[in-house]
Amino acid sequence: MSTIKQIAELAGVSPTTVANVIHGKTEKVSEALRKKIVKILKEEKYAPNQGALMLKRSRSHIVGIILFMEPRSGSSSIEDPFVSRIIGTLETEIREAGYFMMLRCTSDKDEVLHFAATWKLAGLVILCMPSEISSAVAKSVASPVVFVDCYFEEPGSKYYSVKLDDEKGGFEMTRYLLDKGHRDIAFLANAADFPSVDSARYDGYRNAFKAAGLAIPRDKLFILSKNEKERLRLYLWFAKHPGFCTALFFSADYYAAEAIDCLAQLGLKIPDQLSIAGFDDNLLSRLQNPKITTVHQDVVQKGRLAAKMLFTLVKKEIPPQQELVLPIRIVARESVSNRIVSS
Amino acid sequence: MSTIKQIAELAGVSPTTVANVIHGKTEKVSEALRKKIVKILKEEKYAPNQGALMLKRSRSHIVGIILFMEPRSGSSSIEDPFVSRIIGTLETEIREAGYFMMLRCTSDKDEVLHFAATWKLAGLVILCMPSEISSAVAKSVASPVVFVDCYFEEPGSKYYSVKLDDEKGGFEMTRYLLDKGHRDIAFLANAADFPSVDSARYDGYRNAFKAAGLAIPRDKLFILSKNEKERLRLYLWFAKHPGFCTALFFSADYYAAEAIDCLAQLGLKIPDQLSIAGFDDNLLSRLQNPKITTVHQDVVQKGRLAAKMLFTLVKKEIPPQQELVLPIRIVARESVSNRIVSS
DNA sequence: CTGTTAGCGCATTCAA
DNA sequence: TTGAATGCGCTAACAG
Repeated sequence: MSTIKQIAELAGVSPTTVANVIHGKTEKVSEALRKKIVKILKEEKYAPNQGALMLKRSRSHIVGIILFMEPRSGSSSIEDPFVSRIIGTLETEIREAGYFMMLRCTSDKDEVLHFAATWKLAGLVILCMPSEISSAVAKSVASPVVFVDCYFEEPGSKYYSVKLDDEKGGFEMTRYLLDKGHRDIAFLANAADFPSVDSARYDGYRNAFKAAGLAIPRDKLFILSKNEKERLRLYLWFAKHPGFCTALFFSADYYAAEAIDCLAQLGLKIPDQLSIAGFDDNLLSRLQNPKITTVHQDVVQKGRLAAKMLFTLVKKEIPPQQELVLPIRIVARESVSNRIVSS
Repeated sequence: MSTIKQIAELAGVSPTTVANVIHGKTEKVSEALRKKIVKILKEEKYAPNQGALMLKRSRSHIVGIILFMEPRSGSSSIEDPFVSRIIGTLETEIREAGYFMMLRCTSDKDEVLHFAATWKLAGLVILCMPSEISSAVAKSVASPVVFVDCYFEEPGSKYYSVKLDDEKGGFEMTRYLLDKGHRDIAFLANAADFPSVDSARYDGYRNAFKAAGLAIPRDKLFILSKNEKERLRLYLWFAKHPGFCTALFFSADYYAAEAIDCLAQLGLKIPDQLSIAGFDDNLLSRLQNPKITTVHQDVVQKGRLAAKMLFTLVKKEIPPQQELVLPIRIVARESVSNRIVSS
């Protein structure tokens, strides 16, 4: 409500003096005056006009968070517990650093650029963007950017990013399933054709077969539809073709939970008749019954490191690493069992 | 990057002309010139400086979302699927209305006021705030505010709000449990001493007993700790005192799911040995096994109506209603069974 | 149809 | 130790 000018008037001094007090330039203001002004500032609940600050500094105190939204689907991924968890963590970090957080769901590169430009963003965190878009954004945005769980088209180009050892996650889980005797293992993901979290996990899946001296499956990759009904139809298909696979490896707990739910309704016994593995280790995998055997990742850590990296860049410093790759570990729960070898 | 001034220079016209084109004042600019300027605008990817706009209009295009955070807990409630769902809905509505969304978790009234003032917020949506804080905020904030799931201390004062028929939800579920033969029903919530979502549901709980001609239970209200371990201890206590209650009615699916998980681990059969009911009807209640019998609410609708109400206020119009109370309905699933009467 | 100008609130430089 | 002046980008009233 009140401006520096008004505060100055109340205190009977010039705006500059008030500004000096606000910015802690104690050597420029007498102690008595300083106290008086501080008191008025509090009474008036002075809050700087961020618009004026933006104008003055050509930079805002806003960190933008971009959440990928499937084009035309209209619904964002924020309901996935993994996503909401990382957003919660980022909010905390951003707030504690004295910044503000703007959240925006989009799948349009130009919208991201416009967003960053119009708000003169201090920084940008981009979550789970497909490579085509993230590469393009990285090149043309003026603010520092940290990518989380993004992959890029050009293998050489390195952007500041925090991700997971997705390949290893895919590898270890597949090895775990192989160790349990499974040989016909389906891999189910959103997309695996271009560089992405899912394609890396799928690479791991194939490498595990190779490392075990087994032929790499050619007909076991399934792309999950964005449409829930179509996904349910796919799960149903597995139920009807019990010989095709003995284990399903989902690239996200969200879908693993959905599948368990659907298949259990059909009377299928999990894991006895079909083993199911997930990826992420969130709320769902712990609460689902049977509890989901999954690949664990530390989401809070991921969010914290991304924020730390971003604020290093905001300070115009160079982060020690361009790319942080967080470890994974297998969490064996109940949804995977030994393959019953019928002989 | 580029400003109106720079665009004007490129086009060889004055800034006003460019501004007129931007604002669609076609009657003030010749068609040929308009096209030329529009082309340059696109090429340069002109994005207005929102700081300058804020300064000029004394108002931003930002809608602030306040999420209540337990003091000292540090963790927000964003991980509750109910909360992330409504945030996702609000994001969509705000974006489609041409606004931007800032998210902030806090439990401090002054922080909310400072936040609204410093950003000259176009509007504010306040989620699930305790009455003491929401009443205070409502009085002193300059921007239009819509409260979602908030209750107020003064019974007379009405603010713009969207909520649920919480009392009825508590009533209907309790009646449902009574119909199933349960008499010893615990009510478990975050807080029920001051006006809140939980206290209203608790009122419904008590009214159902009264309506059934039964004595209102005096020792069956349990306040859930913010600390997970303490909550688990409470669930354990119920397992150890099977005679005390035959049904637990939780004020949120989140906790109901947590309890089912915990109690199932102890070998308790749900619902055979203990019936459990929830409130919200989200992801968890559908995926949990057994599926949770719960009170359904339409979260997407809630978010949409809150946004609609807010933008009505932003346009300085008067919403048709000050308080929207959305209906509930019981969703009977699997976690509640008939009480086995031992005779 | 087109251009000039003042002022929104703030930080900062320079002058007193 | 304090104050006056400037300019950041934009809008809108006004002048041409």
